[in-house]
Formats: sequence, structure tokens, C-alpha cells
Amino acid sequence: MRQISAPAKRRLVLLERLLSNCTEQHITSQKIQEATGWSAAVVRRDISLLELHSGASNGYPVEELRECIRSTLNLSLQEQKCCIVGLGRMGQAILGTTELENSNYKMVAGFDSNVNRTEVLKSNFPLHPTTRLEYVIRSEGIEYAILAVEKQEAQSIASRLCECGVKGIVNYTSCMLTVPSTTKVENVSLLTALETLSAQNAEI
Amino acid sequence: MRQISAPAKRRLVLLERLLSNCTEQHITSQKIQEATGWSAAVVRRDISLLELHSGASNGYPVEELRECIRSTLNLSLQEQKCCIVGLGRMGQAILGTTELENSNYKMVAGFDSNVNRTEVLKSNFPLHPTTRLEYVIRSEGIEYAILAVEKQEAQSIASRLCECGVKGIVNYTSCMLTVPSTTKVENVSLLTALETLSAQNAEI
DNA sequence: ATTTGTGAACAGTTTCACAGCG
DNA sequence: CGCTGTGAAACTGTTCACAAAT
Repeated sequence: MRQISAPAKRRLVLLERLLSNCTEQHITSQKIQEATGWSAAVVRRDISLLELHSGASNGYPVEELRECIRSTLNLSLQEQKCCIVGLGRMGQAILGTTELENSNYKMVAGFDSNVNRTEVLKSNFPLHPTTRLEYVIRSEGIEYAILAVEKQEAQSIASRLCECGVKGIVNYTSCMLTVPSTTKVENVSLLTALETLSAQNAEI
Repeated sequence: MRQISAPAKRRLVLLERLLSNCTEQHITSQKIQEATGWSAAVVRRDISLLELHSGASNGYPVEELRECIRSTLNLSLQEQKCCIVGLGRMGQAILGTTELENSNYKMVAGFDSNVNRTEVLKSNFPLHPTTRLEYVIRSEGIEYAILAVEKQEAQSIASRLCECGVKGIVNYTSCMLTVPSTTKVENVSLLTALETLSAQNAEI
């Protein structure tokens, strides 16, 4: 067997985040159950798909497990290039984030259709007018985009991003994007997240 | 039948977002398939769980369907109160967001452990030192929290939020939170989202 | 002794295919 | 007559329970 289902992949990504803050040397499926709420059986099944085979009578070695998740799920590739499109309030907050330091993701470009912003804002990487989107993404080989534009622009920018081969979009807008199956979308808008929480709490 | 699965709820929330930007009067399951990538059969099954029963030979009436999703999934309740904890770069961006205007969510409080921030920052709702978290959440009846604090504080603040009965947390930190099953978490950190995209793109 | 790894049973979700309805 | 709604089948994911490993 060597086929990791989508739900298992999502859990493994979160497990890797959990392990990154873990101070113990070893961790058992039981401990992971307590921390995450997933059953110990599902945890063991997920991890077995990684073909780690070093879990023993004292549980999984934390660092080894973490490294195994990272390599299997392509979380350890060197320098995956990202860009941010839309430099309004949200985009500016992301510009200055330190969250990607020490990660494999590197922000290499920002875009906004308002040239005033691209000229005035300060950042560690170049800011361009949105007209240069295709050129910069192709020449830099950017694989991931963070979408933080106004609602009205969201779908058209998303389509342009897909067109130039971006593999994934982190969608900070509350619009549902239509994209080809070659591009993946993660919806992280505040409104969508709140509505998802409400829906989960609705007992039906 | 009257049991909506978690994946179906997630899809319905996104479908509601799609409908909110839809200009047509009617929409068919086939059209929804083209926009979302979900199969027409799964769309019909999801919608059938709502017991709308007004789909006809020209598809579902958009406004009626949208309202039905909203009422079934508790998206139409009046004024669900939210607060934001952590007023750093990300928190400040959320402070000023207009995304929740015209929604049922109302931001009513902000918290930060740095009193300088709570005194200096401008906002349409009161900002408090984090020591007042429990008091304000309980007295205001706040149900949802947006977590945008530093990594080190994330788990302890999350536990305090659960303790005072918050039903859902939108987690902007890249930490995996351990919470009781009475509180739901949506992880929307940039790093987690990027890693989830990479994992989906890894062919295993 | 404790914990993993995994066949086999089970539960849940999606797809198929078509009857029934507007 | 096109489109929904839904049994039944197919598939996917989860849980159980225990043999294997250290």
C-alpha cells in the first residue's frame, strides 16, 4: 500500500505542526490522540502509510517521525517560491510576517494594481504592478500565490495565476474560486472560517 | 434522512459563498460542478439533505437555495459575537477588516497582553488587556474567537478561551491547538495552508 | 510489558442509474 | 424533456482486535 488519502494528508500536516512544538523524544499514538482528538487507530494508520518503521515499544521518535512526514509530503523541498497578490490591509500584514522564516517557503514578489502601493510600501522583496504578474511569476518560477485582493478582482486574478502555472493558491478572499484541477486552493478567509465553525456547531 | 456529514457541511458553506456572487436566477448541479469541481451527483446529494424541494427542470433557484443553506447551517443567526486575541501585525489587519460587514458576525472586543497596544490602537470596539479575557467574554456572551497571538502564548490562550465557553476558534497561528471537543478550530495560518497545498501536490 | 502495524469488519461517502416531477 | 432526488452498488476511510516487534 502506498496511497495517502486527502484527509490523511491534512492530518499529517497538522501532526507535523504538533511535533514541531513537542519537547519529548518519543510520542505514542495515544498521546497524539489526546492532543488532536483523532483516534489512536487513525493516527497509527496514517503514520503506517509513511513506511517509517521505527515505532517501537516506547512510541515514535519525534524528530524522525517529523522528518519522515516532511520528506514524504514534500514539505522539505528547498525554497518553494511564493508571491502575494493584493497589498491592501491584509496583504500588508502578510508582507511583514515572520511566519515563513525558517520554512521552505520564500516570498519573492508582491503585486498590486495600485502603483502607488507598490512604490511606497517597504518590503524585503520587489513589489510590482499587477500587469507584470505573468512575466514575474514565469521568470522567477513562482509556485504558490497568496490571494488578498478585493472581491471583484479575485476570480480574474486567480485565473491568471492558474494560467501561468501556479500550483496552489492561499485564498484570503471570501470568494469561492473556480480553478482547473491542476491548481489547488486553500480557503483561509475569516468569514469562510467563521461560517465553517457555525456550520459544524449546527446540530442537524 | 437528516444528517449532514462534515465534508458536506464544508461544501455547503463554500456553495453558499459561490451563490452569493451568482448573478443568474437559477443554477443546475451541472453548473455547480463546473464551478467547484465537485461531481454533480455529490452536489445534488448535499442539497437534498437540506430538504429544499424546489429544484425543478431548470435547476435550483439561487436565492432560495442560498437562504436554505444559511438557515440550515445556522449562518443566519443574528449577531454572533466575536473577539480577537493578539493585536500584532496580523491582529491589527483583522481589526480594520471590512469583511464582516453585512455578515452575522460582529467583532465586539480585542485583547492583547501589551497594554500599550490596547491603549494606542484605534478600533470600533473596545480593546482590553488579556487579563480581562474571561470577564469580557462571559459578560458579552462572545461565541467565537480569532487567535492571532505569538506562538508561545497560543495554547494557553486557546485553553482559556475554551474554559469560558467559546464555541469556535479561528487559528491564525501555525500551532496545532489542543481543545476539548466542545470547541471547534479552523486553522488558517499561512504556513499551514502552504504546507497543506504542498502535501496535496505531492504524488504518493 | 508496551506499542506499533495491519488484516478483516464496519461505517461513511460517493457514484451510478433511473424513476418521478415540474 | 431536462433536471432533481434517491435507492442500490461501489468505493473510501475508520475502527477493531490481535500478531509482531523491541
